[in-house]
Amino acid sequence: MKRDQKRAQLVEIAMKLFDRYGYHATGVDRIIAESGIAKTTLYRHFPSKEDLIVTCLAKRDERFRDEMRECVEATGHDPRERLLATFDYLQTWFDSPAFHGCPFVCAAGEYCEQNHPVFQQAILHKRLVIAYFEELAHAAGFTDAKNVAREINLLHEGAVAAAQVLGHEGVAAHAKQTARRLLAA
Amino acid sequence: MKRDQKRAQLVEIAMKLFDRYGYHATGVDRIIAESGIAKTTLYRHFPSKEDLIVTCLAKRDERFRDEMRECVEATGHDPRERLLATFDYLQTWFDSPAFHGCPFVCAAGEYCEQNHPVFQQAILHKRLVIAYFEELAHAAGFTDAKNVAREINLLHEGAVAAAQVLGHEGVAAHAKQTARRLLAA
DNA sequence: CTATATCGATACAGATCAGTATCGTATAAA
DNA sequence: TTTATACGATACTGATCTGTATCGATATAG
Repeated sequence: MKRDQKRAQLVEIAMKLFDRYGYHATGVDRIIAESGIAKTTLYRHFPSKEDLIVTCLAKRDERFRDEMRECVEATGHDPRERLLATFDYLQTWFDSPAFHGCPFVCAAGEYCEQNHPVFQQAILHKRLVIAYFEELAHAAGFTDAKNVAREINLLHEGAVAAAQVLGHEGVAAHAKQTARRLLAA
Repeated sequence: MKRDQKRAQLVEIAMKLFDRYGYHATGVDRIIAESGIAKTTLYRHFPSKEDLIVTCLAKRDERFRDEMRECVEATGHDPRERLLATFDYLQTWFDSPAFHGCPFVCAAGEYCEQNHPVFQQAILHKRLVIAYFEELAHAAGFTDAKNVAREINLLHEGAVAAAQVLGHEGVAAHAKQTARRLLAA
């Protein structure tokens, strides 16, 4: 296994564990135990656990937005339906067994100092997602695309929190329907 | 200081620290240091840290819903405005310096096993809040009060998450305006 | 005054935490 | 074959974690 593969595997295992058990509750020892990679190797790739967390979040952000884009692209060309298709991606996310709430909101909850790199990574992710919503809203002909994007984001975040605590049964579909009515109003 | 006062103070200090630093990151040693109460005394009142957390969340839930009720009662008698007034309470919460996201969502993120007492406490809180929304929606004459309550909840949760990560500037007001448009549609 | 209960202070146990130091090994390019 | 690089295994450090054990002080009720 190449060096880059080991690094990638560390990130992959760490992401899974951080999602499942949280950031403070997941020790470095557990990450190396489940990945079968020596602790020394981990610290050759990442100077600290904090650095590993930030790397994991950056990877999550990249993957999240890529997959959401794919879901939107697969929807078709109706610009309003494309905006609403973001909720379909939410549903597939909720239905996956690995779903335990938004990793970025959880991370922001555990590292809630404004200047903390982990918190900053959460901010960055949310901004990028909203920017994508705005892009879709603009394409759908909304003159107040910024405002529409913020509303869609409200429903997204609400759906994630509701699915996390109360269960994912039809939450995304309900949020999508709510968004549809909102866009029509 | 009486026994009950000490217990109450422990809960108060612990709530503040859990909110600010998270649940795993807040050690028992810190709680006793900031409260000036001996560790033995803490463990005479609470059999474990987990038990203290659950007690804190129960107290938070009680206070949260009481204060939200007060805010609604102070609004007047227009039933629809009373439903929308729940967003005004959100804004006062966001503006308080102690706001660091929803304590229940954060707790659910750190203890995300379904059967864990902490997670169960989060579920209970969310159900009670939604039940209150439904009560207000019913009073406002909505025949689909259950559905309206879920929609209001989506916007509430979304506003909390957005305020936590991206800042509280006008988030609640925006959510309120969105809710108003939604109810009119 | 005496009995009971609660308290604070301290030390401790045993586990786990993040991170480092050491050393022998495997691989691959030169 | 030599050299450089990354690796695993292990042991370790010093701090911190939850929780307990011990003991003397204090306060209150009968």
